[in-house]
This record gives sequence, structure tokens and C-alpha cells, in this order.
Amino acid sequence: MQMGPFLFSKFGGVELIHHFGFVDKLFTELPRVLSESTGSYCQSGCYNEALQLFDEMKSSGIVPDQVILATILSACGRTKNLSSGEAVHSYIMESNLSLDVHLQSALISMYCNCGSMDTAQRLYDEMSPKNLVASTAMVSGYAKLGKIEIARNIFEQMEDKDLVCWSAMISGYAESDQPNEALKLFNEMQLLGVKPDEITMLSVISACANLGALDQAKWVHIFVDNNGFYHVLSVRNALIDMYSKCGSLADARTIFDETDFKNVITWTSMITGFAMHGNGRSALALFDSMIAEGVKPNAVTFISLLYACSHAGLVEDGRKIFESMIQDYRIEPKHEHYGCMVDLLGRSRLLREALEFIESMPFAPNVVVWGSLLGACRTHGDIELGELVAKKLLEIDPDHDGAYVLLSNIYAKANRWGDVREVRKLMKNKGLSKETGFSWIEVNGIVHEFMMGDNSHPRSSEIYEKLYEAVKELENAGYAPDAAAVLVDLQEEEKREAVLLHSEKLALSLGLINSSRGSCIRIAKNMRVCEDCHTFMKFASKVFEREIVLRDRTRFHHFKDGVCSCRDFW
DNA sequence: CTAGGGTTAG
Repeated sequence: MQMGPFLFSKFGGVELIHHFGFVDKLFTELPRVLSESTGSYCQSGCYNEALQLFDEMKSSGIVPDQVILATILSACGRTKNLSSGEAVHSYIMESNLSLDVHLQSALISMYCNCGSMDTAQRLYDEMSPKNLVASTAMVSGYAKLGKIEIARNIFEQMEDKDLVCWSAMISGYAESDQPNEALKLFNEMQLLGVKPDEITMLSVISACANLGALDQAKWVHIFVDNNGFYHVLSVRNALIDMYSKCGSLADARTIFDETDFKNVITWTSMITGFAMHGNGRSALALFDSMIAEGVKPNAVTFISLLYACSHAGLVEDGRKIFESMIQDYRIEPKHEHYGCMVDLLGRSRLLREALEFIESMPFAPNVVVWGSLLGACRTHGDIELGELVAKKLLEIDPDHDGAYVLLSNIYAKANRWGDVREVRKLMKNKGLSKETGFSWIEVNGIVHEFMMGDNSHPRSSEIYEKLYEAVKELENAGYAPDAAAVLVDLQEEEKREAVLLHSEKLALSLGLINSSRGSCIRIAKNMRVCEDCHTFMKFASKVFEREIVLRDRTRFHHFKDGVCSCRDFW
């Protein structure tokens, strides 16, 4: 019996290990075998089996050592099984085992992964000296709650930082919508001579995807090629997503086509890419190929498909897909799927049907589902239903700022300024504020950010000069500023002015200064693009002979020759 | 052989 359990697990033999306990000859070696079995269960991703084995050990009176316990705790954390984790914790306290650094770290990590940061913090405070593993777990656990500054403080205090803690910090920034910080840290790490691995690269690529800057994306892609990560499937999947989100569907497609062994994430990433760019038919066609290749879709695949239908106005296809998901693929629809369906119906003005759809749900709708319907009420200017939906939404979450903003937009569109003021007053009293909208554009590899009416750019006066000059030219071509897109109560003349100060127009102005006719300008925005800016971009694409690729909160608009790829449906 | 970082959607 020289073949260790690790080898067994490599060949999928975890079941065999299970019966070792009944072989008398091995009885003296049982603890060791069990310990190694637990480890191999964890390595093969069979966390529940590992937990089961731990129970069997306890009932057969075998005292597990620190190695087993640390492994078990890891399994609890990965399965987010807090109650089992707590059981192991009390077991440790009751037995006479000493709490070594491994066990302390494993406990802290388990509590971090289960979301119990308070307990994790208490154990971490008691730990002296702090070790690297525990600190890394804490950095990751804070960062996931959005407390990025606290995570950064712990990170700064760590000595002899290794690859894993750099990766944890980079991933923290990437997931807290601070892609620039993530990329900055990645550069710092390399200057210190720490070599990234594929897991670091996943966070870096994801940061680049969120940033939406194509030059940066190409640089990361070259880095991946030059450092031998290109064959790693998860890295390729992340690259497909990155190129889609940076506006280059063609590059995403190239990587997709060059990937011989595609998994469900590869397919879903590409489907999402088509969906984001409003190419609903291609998304559906790709799904058919995926099924033909025998790859099983998951719940995320269906979210992407429904989203694809929604943004392309494919109502009937969407309905069929929703049914097929339940009937053919036996996937239970969750809130997200219902949200997508409500969005699909709502965008196509089927507001009553969307409401009935919500009422037919087998579980209580959440804020996302109601929020989809409220967004549709805004788009189609349905005040009556909008008021009802906003009320439902605020019953679930009284501090939902989005509900107030959408409701005030609905009133503003109907010129009901008294109601707009009421809603704003309510928001103010509750201490809620509207999220700040901003746009950004990459020029020669540098990302420039703009807020509405922003004067902070060093070339600000030049940018405004160019903007006013551009407005004149566009007006000659038939553009008229749409004051209705301004959702605050101002005089008409002030509104004309206000709508010209929208951040995406400032970004476009800088783009025009730095490009020539026939080139492509790429702009990203953290919110939905307004009607006036959408029209403005259409005119600009024709008059200035630029292709304009604008990424808004959820999708892409490709403006060319005066038309947009969304066919004004967004 | 044990503890820390991870790709698709929302």
C-alpha cells in the first residue's frame, strides 16, 4: 500500500479511500490514512465528503491532529459552511490541542470565507505575532465587504509580502471597482521582482475588463503571451471577457476561436460578449453550437441569453429560452432570471405583462426584479405603474436610492417638478444621494476621467473650446440639444447648457482633439447614456467621420455614419 | 501530505 491517497484522488479514486477504515491491517495507520484522505478529498474539491469523514473520525474515537483540522476548516470555508466551521472551532477548544499558527490562520480564514468578519477580527487581534497567511485572509475578507482602505492598512503593515498577499490586494481593488489601483499595484509588485502566477493574472485581466481601456487590454494580453499563461483556460476565458468589455468583439472572438478545449465559462463569456454588443442573434446561434458540442449550460449561461434577447428586443426567443431552461435543462429560475425576463418584457413596452409575470413568481420578488420594472416604467413614461412599483421596492428596502432616482426621473419626464422636489426632499432627509456619473476615455494608454461640467482636466479650456465648436457643426447638420433629457428643474436656456456638459460629451471632445478622421474613439460611462448624448454621438459619428464605441453601465453602443448598433433600443 | 489570492452574470 505504497500508493498514497493523493495519488488515488488524482485518478478519481476517492471512493476507494473510504473503505480503508475497514481493513484491519491498516488499523494502526488509520489516523494517518484518514488525515491524508481528508486532504485528498479537499484537493479533489469534495469538501462535503471531507466534512463527513471528519464526523466519522470523531464517532470512531480517533483524535484528529492539527493537519486534519486545518484542512477541515479550509473545507468549511470553501463551502461557506459556518455551522460546521463553528463545530470544529468548539471541538478544538474542548480538546487539549494547542492552537498553533496553522490552526489560528485556518480559523481566521474560515470565518472570513463564511462572512463572519467580526469573529475573524477578534481572533486576528489575539494573534501575536501576525503571520502572513492570516493577514492575507484578512485582507481578502475585508476587501470583499468593500472595506478596501482597512484591507490596504493590513496589507501595508505586512512584512515580506509574498505573491499570494499581493494577489489578494490586487483582487480586492479589482472587485471594488478600482481597476486603476489594481493595475498600479500590479506594476509595483513587478518592480519589486515578485512574479505573478495565473491567479494574479485573472484579477489583473478582470481589472482591465472593468476599466474598459483597449490599449491597456492589449498590453495585458501581450504580457500573458510572454509569460506563458496563454494556455491556461481560465486566463483565456478572462481575456475573452476583457476584450468584450473593452469594446473589441473581434479580439474576443479570435481568442475564443483559438481555444480548442472550451468549457461552459468560455462559451458563456463569448455569449455575454455578443449580448453586450447588442448582437442577440449571434448570441443565440452560439448557444446552439455550444449545445451541439455537448457542453452543458448553467444558470449564468441563461442569464446571458435572456440579457441578449432583452437588449436585442427578441421577446419571443426570450420566452422560449426561459421555458426551455426549466423544461429541458432542469434549471430552477432565480431572482436574476426573473429580473431579466421583466427587463425583456418591460423594454418592449409590455409593462402589464411584466407585472403579471412578477405576480406569478413562486417566491417573493426582490429589489432587482422590481427595479427592472421601475426602469421600464421610466423608459416608457408610465407614472401610475411607476409609483406602484417604487412603493413595492421601498417596502423591501426603504433606503434604495435607485428607486428614488428612477421615480424622480419619471416625474421629471412628465414635467411634474413639484413631485420631483418632493422625492428629492425625501432622499435628502434620508441622507441618500444620487450616484455620481462619470465617463472616461483612454488616450495614448492614459485614462482620462470626466464628471459632468468638469473643469479639472489640465487641457480643460481646449476641451470646452472644441466642444462648443463641435456643437455648432452638429447643429448645422440638424442636431438640436434635447432639453427634456435634463431631469432637474431649470429654465430652458439653462437646460440647453446643462445637457452639453454631460461627461461623455467632454470625453468625446478630448477624443476628437486626439484623433483623426476615420479612426475609432472609445468612451466608457458608469451609468446609462441619456437620450441627448445618444443623439449627439450619432451626429458626431457622421459629421466627424469617427466610429464611436460607447460603453454604458450595461452595454455597448457602436455609432457609425449617424446610426447606433442598438437601433435606439436600449 | 495541512492554513491565505481566482475566470462567466447580477
